[in-house]
Amino acid sequence: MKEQLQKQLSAILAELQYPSVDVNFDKPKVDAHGDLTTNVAMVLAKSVGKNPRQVAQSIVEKLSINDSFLSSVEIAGPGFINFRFSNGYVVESAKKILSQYSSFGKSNIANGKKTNLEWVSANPTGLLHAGHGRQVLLGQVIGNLLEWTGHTVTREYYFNNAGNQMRTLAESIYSRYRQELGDEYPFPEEGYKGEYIVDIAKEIIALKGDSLKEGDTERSFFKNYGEEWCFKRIKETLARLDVKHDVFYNEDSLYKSGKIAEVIEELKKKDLAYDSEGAVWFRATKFGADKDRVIVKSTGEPTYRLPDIAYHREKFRRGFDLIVDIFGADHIATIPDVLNGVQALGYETKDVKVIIHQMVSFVNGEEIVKMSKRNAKTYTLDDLIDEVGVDAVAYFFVMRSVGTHLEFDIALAKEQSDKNPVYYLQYAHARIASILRHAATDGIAVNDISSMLSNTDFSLVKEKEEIDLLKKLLEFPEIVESCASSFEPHRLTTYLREVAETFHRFYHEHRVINDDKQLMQARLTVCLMTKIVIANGCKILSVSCPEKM
RNA sequence: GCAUCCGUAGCUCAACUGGAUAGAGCAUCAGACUUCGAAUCUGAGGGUUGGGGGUUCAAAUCCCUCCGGGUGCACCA
Repeated sequence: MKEQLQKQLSAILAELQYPSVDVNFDKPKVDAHGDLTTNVAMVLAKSVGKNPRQVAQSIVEKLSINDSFLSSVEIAGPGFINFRFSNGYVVESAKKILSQYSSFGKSNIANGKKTNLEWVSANPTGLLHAGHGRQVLLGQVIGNLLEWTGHTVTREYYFNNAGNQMRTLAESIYSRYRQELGDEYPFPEEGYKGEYIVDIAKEIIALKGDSLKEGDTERSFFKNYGEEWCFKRIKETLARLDVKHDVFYNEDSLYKSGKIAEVIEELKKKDLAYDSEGAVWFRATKFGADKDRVIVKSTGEPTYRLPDIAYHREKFRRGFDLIVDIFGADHIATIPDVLNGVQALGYETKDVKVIIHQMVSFVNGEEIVKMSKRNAKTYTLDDLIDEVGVDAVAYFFVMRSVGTHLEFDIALAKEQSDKNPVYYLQYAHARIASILRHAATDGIAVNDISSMLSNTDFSLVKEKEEIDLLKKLLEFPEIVESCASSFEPHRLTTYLREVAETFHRFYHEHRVINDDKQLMQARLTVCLMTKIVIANGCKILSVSCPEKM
């Protein structure tokens, strides 16, 4: 539809000997402005030397309107050309919602593009805290969106079980181990103070008694036990949210395979790295940074930048066409280093999409919830799930744009009322399910799509609220595409709310269950279409949509 | 100080990336169930889009500049 209009308008521009410009369509905000609008007349006005409305007039005069598609074309405001679809066209288009059913909204615009999505990537030194939820769910939904638009997605978790953090973990556990055995033993300065460290120590005592007091000077038992313990918990938490990574990529493998050394060598060869003060430096200033960065410390240990660079190069080497990273705003400093490194090694940074999300704060109604790290009791993601449920967690964490701070209201999330946007959406779904159950007792085969398609008199779908609803439902594929291409899942939650709202309005104005069987069937198809869109949207969001509540 | 994100209704946030009268939800007030789920719907009030300049047919959106907030700024990750 859009394409046809676009073609026709471009042809008209040529015929009128106007300069050729891109013809863009927007969806007007206000219903009075129709279903599609274009601003070509205003774009052209200056170069043509006429006022925009005159330009619009000359275009519209040449336009041949097919009234099975369009019911009106109008010039409005400063020079917009507004198009309105005919009801018949809307209803006809909506049939595909039924026929495509659970794949309505899917597309293949990415054409199987090999995409690597890396997120969470928390080192196994502790549990996921509530704030991690934003990243966990953003990645989950973005991954789903990418798949719905035809990307082949590898979901990846990058971790490091070597370095400093793990040593600290081991020392922390060992210290608690000694303390639990009744010894006076100092706790490391920067140790992990969480309660879970004590739990781990107790488990080790139950398993090994005091036999590890001496001997394990490398603390390797403590390190390995702690790592496994933490990783198990992290994966369990992720599983509760239906998050599954395809690849767990160990930073250590980059060392073992010599990839780290290789990067240093190559950078030095290109004179993008040099030795100084006993360390190896990366010439970040060549790429616009304020100063050069250390990539290998004078102790011989690399800083985090080096493996990060090597890791990203490996992603390219593994054949990914698109590399998506999700980071919290607290890691923002690492991003330029990695991108510069990638560029230094000869890869295109445009193929790396870094999504940075802002931080989360938690409130419980009026009260601010503190999650201080110094405190032994951290509020974990598991705690949050226990408190508000999986669906609310999934929905709330993606409902705001990634660029703004997210205020997570725990009291609201667990409230089972109309204030809670998750319930509003799920209620619409459950309400439809209930109507369909009703219809089934009236002998209408709502589960038989082909019979619904062939036995329904679609010309009976003509009320304003029905047409509005169908138009809204038909936006779904575009919404999915735009959410995917902009990496902005929050638009989907906004959209689904509008769908629910538009449905409730229709429901309120028009009875579905009806003595007029033909009319009833027509309206049932509208309900069914709505249910499909809500269900598909919820699927992407990892939110369940119950048949009953 | 530098980098970066942000500032929109009383509160939490949208605004399709430059379009028309800046929109939702909550809160407040006034209405709607004998009937398919009232966990719903209808209506009302509420704004100098932090301030000031600029760019153009058109700015919440782009540029400059102040003000205010978040997050980073290690030979930690």
